[in-house]
Amino acid sequence: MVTQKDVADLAGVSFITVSRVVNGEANVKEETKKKVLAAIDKLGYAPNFAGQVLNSGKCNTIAILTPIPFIKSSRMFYLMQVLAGIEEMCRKNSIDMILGTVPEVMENTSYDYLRPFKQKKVDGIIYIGLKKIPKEMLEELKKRDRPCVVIGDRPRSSFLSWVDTDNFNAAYNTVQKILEFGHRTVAFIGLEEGIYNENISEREKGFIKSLQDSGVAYSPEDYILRTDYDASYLQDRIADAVKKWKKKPTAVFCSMDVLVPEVVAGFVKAGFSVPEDVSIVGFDGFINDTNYNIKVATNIQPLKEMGKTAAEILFNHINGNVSKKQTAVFQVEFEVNDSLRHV
Amino acid sequence: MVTQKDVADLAGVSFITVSRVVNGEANVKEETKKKVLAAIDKLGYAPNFAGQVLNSGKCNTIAILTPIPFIKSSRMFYLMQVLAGIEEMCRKNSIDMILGTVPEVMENTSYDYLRPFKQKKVDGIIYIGLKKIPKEMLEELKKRDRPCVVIGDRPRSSFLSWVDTDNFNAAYNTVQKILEFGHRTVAFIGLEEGIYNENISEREKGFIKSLQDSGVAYSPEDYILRTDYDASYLQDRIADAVKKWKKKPTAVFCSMDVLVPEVVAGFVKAGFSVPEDVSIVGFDGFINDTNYNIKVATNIQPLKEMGKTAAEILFNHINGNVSKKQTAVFQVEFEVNDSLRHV
DNA sequence: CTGAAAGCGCTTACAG
DNA sequence: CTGAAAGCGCTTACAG
Repeated sequence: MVTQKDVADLAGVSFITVSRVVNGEANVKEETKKKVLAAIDKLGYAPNFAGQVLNSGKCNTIAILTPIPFIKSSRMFYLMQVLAGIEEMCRKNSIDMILGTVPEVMENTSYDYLRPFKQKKVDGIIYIGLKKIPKEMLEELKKRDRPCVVIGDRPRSSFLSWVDTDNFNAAYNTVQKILEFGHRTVAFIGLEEGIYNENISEREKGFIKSLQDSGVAYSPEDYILRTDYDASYLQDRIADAVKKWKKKPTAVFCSMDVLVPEVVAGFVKAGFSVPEDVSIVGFDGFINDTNYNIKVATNIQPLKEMGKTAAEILFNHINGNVSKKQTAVFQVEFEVNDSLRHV
Repeated sequence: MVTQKDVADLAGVSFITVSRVVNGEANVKEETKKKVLAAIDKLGYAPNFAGQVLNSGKCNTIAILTPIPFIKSSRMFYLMQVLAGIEEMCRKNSIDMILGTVPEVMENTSYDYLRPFKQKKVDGIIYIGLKKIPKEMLEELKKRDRPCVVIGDRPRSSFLSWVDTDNFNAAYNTVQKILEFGHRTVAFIGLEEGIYNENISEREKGFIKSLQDSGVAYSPEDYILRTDYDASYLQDRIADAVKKWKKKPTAVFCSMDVLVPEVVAGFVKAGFSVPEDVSIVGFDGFINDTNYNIKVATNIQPLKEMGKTAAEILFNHINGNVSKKQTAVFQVEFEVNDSLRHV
């Protein structure tokens, strides 16, 4: 490979001068500079990454770590949009992104998702907070004292910065909107208690508070249905609920867009027309990017912006501009669509 | 940061011995080894990446380069599945993946998508062949003599290995299948001539040959409609065609699944029922992963397998096991679904 | 304005 | 079985 020495030989200077030219230092005679640049051009020299890293201690690489395989389509949109934001900032700063996934079940292979971090192959980490950050990762971060920013969760650790949406208020406002459309009986599709997801529980809290504040009667045990990420048994739950309900809901607030198709299927199976008999409101903003047969009223998170901000915060940490924990809360945009009807 | 020297001091040996233990060399006394391992464990030592790279010249990182932004949902499934396969191989070999995109329009920023490659920050590249490989990239590859494997295209350059599906035969067999279902007038939705995509043109050739071999009359100018990736004006094209057709097609073969919703919408608008009046067959295998309202007969590419094989080939090149161009052709699986009816 | 020296963390021969 | 020396490609003081 072509090194500074090769360039130096061709240009008839020392390799130190080459280094100066490469790094744009001022104290180089114009003529020398020209010779060096010509040699660089001729040989196609580019400074070797490893040499620079060893000196600076910075590798200009960050890791994007997700706790869910890329391929899970229900989460792909989320990941991709966040990634697009991160990438934009990385481009501007000539930073590269290493992509990693935390294994879902602990594999007994030699695979170590923290290896790049331990090896100092990355300057910092952006963790996609679709699941709680693993303990062993937390320990590594603490031990090696390198920065990490979490997107979509709000970890309490003092050394973790985060970026998140205002889920409580988004849900609160969504319910207000639903009420404006005349609905008085609203169901909520949430997550099983056992599943950790601060976002969804905030949305649930916002849902409840909003109904309370508006003096709308509700009984959580009846109108909050729970499921898992795959909505496995959700249709059955809906069938059961429909039998029990004395007052049938005229609107359903789904805590995640990915649940919408199953929710609609469940209600249709139970004899409802959607959205004629029951309005559907989602959360996330992905459903309308798929080929779903109805445009769904939903809450659109500024995921790309969140990715950008997360990257900015991380870069600040890496460059030592900011050492203490940073947080950013983003507002969500409600989008009325065909699935929300007046009652 | 903790270095070999720190470990050596604690264990009371030289840093060379530490290196030996870390690299699992045989000639270390068992007792010494224990002391060193204890020190490594206590200090949480992990070998610094940059030091190793400078020695070995290998950075155990590959770049995945795509000519389309991640976020383009029409291509997300493709990218993600390929990526999943690559990732699996990377895990096994402790290789990291840097993700990059070729800018769609030449930006006048300082962004250089080949920088990691020039800096020798990656040992090789996997290029997602959704567009033709850019000339400047080809030149860099040649100049720096480091390996590249293309997925989904078949570049002729002698230094580019590739992995692709057998598009011609897949299309050929698909048409045979359609004919088995009794159809005798079949339309094809292809790409505009100006758009480079060897795959799609192979599919078109397979379509034509299959009809010819079966002695089914066809007139390409009538039954091959063309569009761009976004299917922008496809509905208009269909409307025009419907007016001209003397014999209306009873089946439509879409060269890409992403076109299916627009094709169906176009035919429905023209008064057809789908699939009652016209069967629809796609290609790729993504459409059924979305919430589309009909299960579409389609051709499923083994994208994950292709990703794995591409990675394997690349690793072979990197490790010097194989120096000459390698290619692999994958067969496609036809999946009959609701959208293909007997006539 | 330019170059010789030292060092970043590691590995690879070479001695002993 | 273990260590001193040299070197991977670069940058950062230090001399001149």
